[in-house]
Amino acid sequence: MADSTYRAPKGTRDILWPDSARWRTLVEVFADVVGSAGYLQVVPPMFEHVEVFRRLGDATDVVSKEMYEFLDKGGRSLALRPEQTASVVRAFAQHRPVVPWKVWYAGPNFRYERAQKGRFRQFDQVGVEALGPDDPHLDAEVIALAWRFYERLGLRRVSLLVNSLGNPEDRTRYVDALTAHFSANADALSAESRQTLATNPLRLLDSRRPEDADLVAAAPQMIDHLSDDAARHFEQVRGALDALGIPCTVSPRLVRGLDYYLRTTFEFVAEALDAAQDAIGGGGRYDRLAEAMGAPPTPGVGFALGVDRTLLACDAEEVFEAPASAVDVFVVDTCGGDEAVLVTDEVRRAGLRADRAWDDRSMKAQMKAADRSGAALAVIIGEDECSGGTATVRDLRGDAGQETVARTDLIETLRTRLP
RNA sequence: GUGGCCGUAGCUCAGCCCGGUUAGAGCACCUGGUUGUGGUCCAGGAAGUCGGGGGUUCAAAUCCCCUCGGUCACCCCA
Repeated sequence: MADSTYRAPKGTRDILWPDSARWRTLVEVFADVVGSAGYLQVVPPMFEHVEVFRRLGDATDVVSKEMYEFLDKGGRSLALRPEQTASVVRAFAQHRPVVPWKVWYAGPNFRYERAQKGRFRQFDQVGVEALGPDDPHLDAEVIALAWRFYERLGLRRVSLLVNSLGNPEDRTRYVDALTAHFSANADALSAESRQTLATNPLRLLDSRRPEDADLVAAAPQMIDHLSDDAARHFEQVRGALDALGIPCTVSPRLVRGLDYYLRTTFEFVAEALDAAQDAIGGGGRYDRLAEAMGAPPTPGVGFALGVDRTLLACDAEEVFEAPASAVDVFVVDTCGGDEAVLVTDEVRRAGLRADRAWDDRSMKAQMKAADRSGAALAVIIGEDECSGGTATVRDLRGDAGQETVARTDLIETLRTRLP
């Protein structure tokens, strides 16, 4: 075991092949799904002025306890992004693109917390943000994109929870009602939850502590505190989802971890995972965030999906498997390797993936390497082929045997024999 | 931030409780098994600061303390 200096820092890790291949494919699938809806990629910086993230709310742990903050050499107070919505909205406020502005992103975020399964200090998310329209159909589009993405991966056991936190006034009234409810029964709450009550009463609805369960179950419901306007919006969102055939469960106690959400909120839960990491994605409306960052008042809605947890869910459902091989063809050359240089280049230029053996090893060793590479075919160049201007193509996966062909016919032979 | 469990070859682990000759196994890796051919089999080989530091002891992988790391749960969140 190496010195801990030369290990990836706590809460981080290296993604090696084949996981890295699967990782990249996931992002490609995501880009394809949201690209089909006209979403454009945005690549924000990985750090921002710390105030950008403070806009997310000081009462959230993500901001108050988990941010990687630092001063740069110019004395600027910066923070690694704990999520990307804030950066995207900041970019919106900075560039003032015409609305609707529909964008997607993929990349790492950073939160200083204890690592565990499905939770890392550097973790990747893919997501979309749509700014401009207040239209409930946009909420439904955004939700549907995530849903279609999961479908494309092959996930079957994802459920969608939705809720509405109402307009700002509704939300305030609800928080008051919640505070009254819990304060009246504060003795029954766990000590930690009493603390939460003082700082962020909404969060109590998320408590997993058994001693809080009864009180949480008896708590007033947001759904009863919605204004007509917010209720109508929520109804239309659900109506559109229903029309799209996307099943959702209204979850009156669904509150999201970031304070900027208003009105529609939603979460995707992987039924195949344990509760500690089953929230594989979530999002909602944040209609006040843009103006908080200096833009004209602009509604917005979006989601972020955790790449790691989504892949955990894929593992649990045994879908979206990693590729079996990195190459199609493996070149074996026992007459010095000069031919291998040319043949691999030719095969690669023909659009096939090719690797070869090194260090002029024995045929046995090279064939072993060919087998291990996962390639479907080996191209063998020995003494006979060298002098005869031929190459032998051998099937490594089935029982199709081998044949020796003219070098000029090699590519065509490979193409014919590859699956 | 709190708590449980764990840390011996690249990987999975045995050995630790009852300190004592050159620290083992399987998988993976390398070389062979004569006349160019992998996937099975056989033989051999290479590979370990026993996470790190300190302590107890004639002697520590083994006992004690600290520390770092991993893992799981809580918290929180993706």
